[in-house]
Amino acid sequence: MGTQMTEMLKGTLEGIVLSIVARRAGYGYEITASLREQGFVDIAEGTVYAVLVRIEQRGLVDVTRVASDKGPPRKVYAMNALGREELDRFWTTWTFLSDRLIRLHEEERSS
Amino acid sequence: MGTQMTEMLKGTLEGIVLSIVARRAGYGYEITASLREQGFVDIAEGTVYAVLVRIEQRGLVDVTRVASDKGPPRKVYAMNALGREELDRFWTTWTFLSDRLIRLHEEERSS
DNA sequence: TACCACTAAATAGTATCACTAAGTACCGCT
DNA sequence: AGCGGTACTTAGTGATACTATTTAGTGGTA
Repeated sequence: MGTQMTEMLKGTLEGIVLSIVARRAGYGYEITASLREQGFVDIAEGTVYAVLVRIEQRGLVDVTRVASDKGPPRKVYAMNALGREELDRFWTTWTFLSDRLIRLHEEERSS
Repeated sequence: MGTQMTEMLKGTLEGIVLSIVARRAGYGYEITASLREQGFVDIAEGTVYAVLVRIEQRGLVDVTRVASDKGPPRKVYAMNALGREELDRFWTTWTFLSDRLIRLHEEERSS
């Protein structure tokens, strides 16, 4: 993947995944597919699983093993209260950064 | 600084600095002050200088040493053609990511 | 049976980046 | 001489996404 997007995803990918899980509980393979549908075609599976392991270890999501008729058992991730707080903080941080970037972009164009 | 902002700045701080330099050539200490004025009060000096070293080594900026009557000589960074291209790519990448995050945020609120 | 495709998750090793913390250097003022 | 402000540098750390591979389960097919 392009280095630029790789670096930019640091710090945002976790929020993106949390946001997806917040809308609806899901498992890794499904979340990866969801990301691809949203345009993140180059995000590797392994990357998503690493994020999921991390948010699970931090207690931001609740995990349930569910049997599948199409393959190995799925680990379904559901948002909990702690994850909700983290996601709210994520949006606050992102909005702060985004506002400043928008301003910079506008100032750059008008100079 | 908060871990969240630290991680989110990865990949964007370089673009922010490039954007500042694009508007007007400047030196490290000045750019750091500019960042603080724009609300990035917690970005350490060392961090900014590291970015400047990097973009210089990548040939994205032209550097001139200018004597100062208030301290050591300044290294003034000015954007060049390569830096302009990189900055354009940065905005493209950021807009892509930002669009998707905005969509996620909206969908999250309306669900 | 043997092979392949798809589903599903995990892991070891690497590169990049921002941060902390400290240091060096130059100037004017008291 | 000492101090605060200006200005830049550097070594070491932690967090993150990436590459590449491995392991498992199911169903279809040559």
